[in-house]
Amino acid sequence: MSIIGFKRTHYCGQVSKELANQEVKLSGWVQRTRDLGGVIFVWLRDREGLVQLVFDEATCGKECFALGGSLHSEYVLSIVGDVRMRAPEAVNAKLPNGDIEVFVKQAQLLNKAETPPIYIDDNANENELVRLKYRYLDLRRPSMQETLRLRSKVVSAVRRHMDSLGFTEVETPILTKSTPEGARDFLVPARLHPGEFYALPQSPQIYKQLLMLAGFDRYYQVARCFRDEDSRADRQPEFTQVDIEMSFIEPEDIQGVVEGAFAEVFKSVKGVELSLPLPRMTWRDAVENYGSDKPDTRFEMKLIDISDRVASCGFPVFEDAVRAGGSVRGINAAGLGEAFTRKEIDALAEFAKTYRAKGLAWAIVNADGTLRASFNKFLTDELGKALVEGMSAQPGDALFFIADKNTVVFQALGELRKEIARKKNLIAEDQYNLFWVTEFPLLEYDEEDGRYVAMHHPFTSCMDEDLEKMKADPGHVRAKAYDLVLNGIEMGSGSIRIHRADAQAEMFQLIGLTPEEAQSRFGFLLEAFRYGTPPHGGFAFGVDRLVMMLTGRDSLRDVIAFPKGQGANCLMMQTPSDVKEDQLQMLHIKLDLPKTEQRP
RNA sequence: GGUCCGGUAGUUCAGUUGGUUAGAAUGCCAGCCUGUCACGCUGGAGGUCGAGGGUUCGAGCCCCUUCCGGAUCGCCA
Repeated sequence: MSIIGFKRTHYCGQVSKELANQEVKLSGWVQRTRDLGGVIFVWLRDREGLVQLVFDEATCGKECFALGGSLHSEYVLSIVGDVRMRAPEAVNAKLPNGDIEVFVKQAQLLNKAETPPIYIDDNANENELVRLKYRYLDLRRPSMQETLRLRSKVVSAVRRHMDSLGFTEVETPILTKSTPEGARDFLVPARLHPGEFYALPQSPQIYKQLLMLAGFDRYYQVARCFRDEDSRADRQPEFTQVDIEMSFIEPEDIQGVVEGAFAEVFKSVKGVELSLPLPRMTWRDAVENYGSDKPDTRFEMKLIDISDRVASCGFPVFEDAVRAGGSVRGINAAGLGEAFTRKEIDALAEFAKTYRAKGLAWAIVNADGTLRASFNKFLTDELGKALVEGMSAQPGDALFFIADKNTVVFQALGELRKEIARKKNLIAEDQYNLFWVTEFPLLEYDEEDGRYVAMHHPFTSCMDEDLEKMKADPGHVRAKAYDLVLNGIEMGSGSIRIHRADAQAEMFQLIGLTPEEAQSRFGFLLEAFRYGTPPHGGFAFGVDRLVMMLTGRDSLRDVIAFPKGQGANCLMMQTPSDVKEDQLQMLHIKLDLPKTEQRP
């Protein structure tokens, strides 16, 4: 079928009253037909929107009229017609161009369509299973089109910014080397090297450091990254990040570049002017006040440490936690004393337990300043007073406490704080709290492995003033590492890297890599570092998450054209899939699958 | 690896204490209709109640197993 004679002159959604009495040629999909017998109305849709076509036998002739009557949803159609103003009483105020319509003169059916399994309509609410199976139809929805176009604008704004600052975009390999630390790698068998494997990159980390060594000075890449870990609404097994690295810089330099990129993005896609430089918060303050290294600061309800006040208060749960070296901390849901039903409070306690809290203590401040609490039995006047004072509580406030070891207290209370804010609508929509969290610890202790592991990655350098603690007190060494946080979501992270071979070797030793292991995994890096590596550092931020925030979606699947599901699978293409036996043979791979139980 | 939610017509859902032939809306098909715009009217088709097993006189409903989708804890340098 040729489109000669029907070559498009306008997009459907762009046909407006300015084109009245002109001829237009349109192509698109049939959204809906209304056949009134003597006249047929058809909504034609393309990427820009809808326009109403009119098939009128007197205008288009018998054959074309018959064609109009045979149209169904999602048929592909080209037409030639005249734009006409509608009569005032026939205007459809719900369509942007509802004041005009196109009288069809000629029409050509380019393709029929089976009845689609999902509606091409943003108001429809299909199960995600169906949407993902027919993703190509799902993507026809205006909202999906809009999201992916916004995504394209985001990437384009970033590129514009980076290019203007003299950054060079360099592509790094997808087939790379498995790394011992960090997330699980996706592995790719190497046919030419039986028994050996490539790994898909978790990030281009080492390559970009080598590019600094190579003298590129300013590198960036819109890089696809892969991690073989369990999915979440905000975690996909493959994702896109903007990866940046610079030489001869301090943290402020790279932060300035990243801030500028975000400002460019917010300005061009949201019309929002960010105030630069962005605020800074130390990691310690973030955790102490919000119980999280990526706090949502759109509402208050900060964590308050009351350990000292309750160390010998008579309530065993509190006393024991303090005695065991943990803490008792609380949050004050100000003014919400009457806002919770008993059932809701129980639900909050259950919520806290999912984060390994043993329980949730709560107290409501009465009008006279006394408390009624979950621990009434242990509630002395003295304890009540200490809690009210410690929490700066007023009559009508609701107080929640968790007593445990610090890691549990911070996480559970930090999450509880967000849960209460969500449940009680304390979060201002359309607010963008974007800021830096700085001075991350260099290492954290892994109880399971009984060793320190790098909190960011093992190429991160420590803060100069903490250098002397490296040997004696590695747990308290701060790193030149920084995260960018938006409304409680980690947008990205970066650091100043180690650039000297001896310091890098020392770091590997600290995290328990033997010199032999370090040599076999990173020997090339240690060797490279001997050839004049400049001081350097960088940052990487997730494009998917940024677009998710900018579009107000709550799943990454909504901002990725062809996303994976929770099982890292694709319902549309049925991936992953098995392969032919000879493919495995060629790779010298024998499968050793658990036997499926034979049921009687 | 754990916990929780869901799976009934193409789609979105309802389905009472376990009880006759599993319903509604929408979509789909046919017919009628010259100003509709969620067009309307008349008629019609459409179901392995995710799958397997069990309990029962009888299962969409109860029990067990399993598959699929989602949320989440662990995990995610």
